[in-house]
Amino acid sequence: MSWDPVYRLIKKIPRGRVTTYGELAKALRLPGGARAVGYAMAATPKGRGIPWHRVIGAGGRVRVPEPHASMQRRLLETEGVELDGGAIDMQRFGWSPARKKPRAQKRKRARSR
DNA sequence: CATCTGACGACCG
DNA sequence: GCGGTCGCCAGAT
Repeated sequence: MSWDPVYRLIKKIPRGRVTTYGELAKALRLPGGARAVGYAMAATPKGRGIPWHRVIGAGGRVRVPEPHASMQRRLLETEGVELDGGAIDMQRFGWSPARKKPRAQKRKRARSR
């Protein structure tokens, strides 16, 4: 898979900070494709120096199966991230992924669900 | 080529 | 606040 850009972005996450699948997806030009990012995470080879535990779900909530959830929370706490009752304060620990191709224009789409 | 599934996200009741 | 549904993208069958 060509998830290199995803992994690379994740590696850039500063210690003590976290980001969400949605943010990553947006940064990778995959709006709504947060699932794809999640899929990439699932396929993320551990032991490659990829801080996968710094990637969380929207709202600062951990969207991970139990096995990894515990470890992830522990790792985050170790890095100084406060998991306030399981939810992380994105306003303080949320990290904005820098895009590789900054696009000044911000397209706004109307959703008529 | 048709369908299902999944470490997601937003909306609705 | 919780659970269910729909929409999104990519990979597997």
